[in-house]
Amino acid sequence: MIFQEGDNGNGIYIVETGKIKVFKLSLDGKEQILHIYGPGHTFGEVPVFQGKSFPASAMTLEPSGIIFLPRDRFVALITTTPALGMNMLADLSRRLRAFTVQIEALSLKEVPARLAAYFLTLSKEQKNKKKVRLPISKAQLSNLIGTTPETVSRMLKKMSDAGLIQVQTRTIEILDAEGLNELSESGRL
Amino acid sequence: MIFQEGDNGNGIYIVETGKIKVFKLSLDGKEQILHIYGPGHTFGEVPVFQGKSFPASAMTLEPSGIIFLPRDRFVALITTTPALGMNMLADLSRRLRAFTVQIEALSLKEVPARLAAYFLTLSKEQKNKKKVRLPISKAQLSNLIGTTPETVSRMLKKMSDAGLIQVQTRTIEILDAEGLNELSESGRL
DNA sequence: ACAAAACATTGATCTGAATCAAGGGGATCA
DNA sequence: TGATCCCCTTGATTCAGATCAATGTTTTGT
Repeated sequence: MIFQEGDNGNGIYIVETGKIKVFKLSLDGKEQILHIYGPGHTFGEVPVFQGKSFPASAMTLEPSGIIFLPRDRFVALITTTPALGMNMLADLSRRLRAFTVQIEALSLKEVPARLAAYFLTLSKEQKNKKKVRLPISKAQLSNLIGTTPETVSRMLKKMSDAGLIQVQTRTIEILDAEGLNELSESGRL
Repeated sequence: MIFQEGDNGNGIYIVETGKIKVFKLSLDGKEQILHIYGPGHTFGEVPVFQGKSFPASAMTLEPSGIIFLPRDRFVALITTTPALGMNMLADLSRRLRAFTVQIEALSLKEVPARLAAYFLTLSKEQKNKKKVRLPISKAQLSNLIGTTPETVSRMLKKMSDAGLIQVQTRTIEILDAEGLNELSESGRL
């Protein structure tokens, strides 16, 4: 566990190796993942810029190397290097954009559409566009898209039956990218 | 309509008078409101910092005065006035924080909890803490908290029956702030 | 003050997904 | 290489909230 929602933030974190999740927990233990970060990503900036506590918790998903940069050194860097400030504005804007997509998914789309969108995103990020390796377990995936492992399991089966994908443990073969895209935009199964 | 999702952004907007909503639409016409802005707020920055299209649409909720500040003049201001850049970082951070709350609400809380949280937020913002005036219609409220007008109507009745509030058209009288707070955190009705 | 339009309520029904409850497979350790 | 643990799947059931359909109530403009 790197930090918890409500803790005070006194610097930013940089992922060197591994993978971390930023998430919220409900009182009854349900989890919603907000971001997953890998090497090169920074996180934990919000309290530095907006002087309050962390809005969410952060935890490693696997053994990871994380660099901590204290607030004053980070602020000094930003104020002396204007380009860094602009990069930071761009990075926060990117996250705002990502959040609008996530809110849209949770509010306006059903689980099969969210799953399809996730596979298409992975496909864009990875080299092999047709065979996508899941970077996280299906349980974590369900927490990311706002559902349960049971539902993920059932929907994967339906997507298989519909000829859209083929599931091999942790690898998803994309059989019908066009169909997946349609499903991600509005579709039913 | 001020701009639409997908349009190219070439400057930022400042609300002078009135009220605007930033929102997403689904293909079948359902709406999810992301922000509501009033006098003094700025919006539409994301494409300026991150060189792409608007992630959502913006529209007035009532007759409003909006100032448009073109990208190059805004960027010039930011680069010559370091404090302005820091303010912008703080503002984007505030929005990120607000989005985490919204995602948490949509994913981990039920409609009565979201309604209760909304009334408590209003109560904190307004002078009269016990009698809160809804700044938007109940239809817009349902789009803000991710539900339908019918469900809002039913839940308001349940909250009335439970003695938490009293509804007078557009005014909500808070009868039991403690109970509302409990409901907003986890509760059932 | 009135008509028209926009907004809000209420009831009946439907449905997507959560939950509860067992089993079945794969990964990881000694 | 086997045993333990964790993860995943499958089935039966429940439930919150959406949808459909009608009626009622405020607000707005003339």
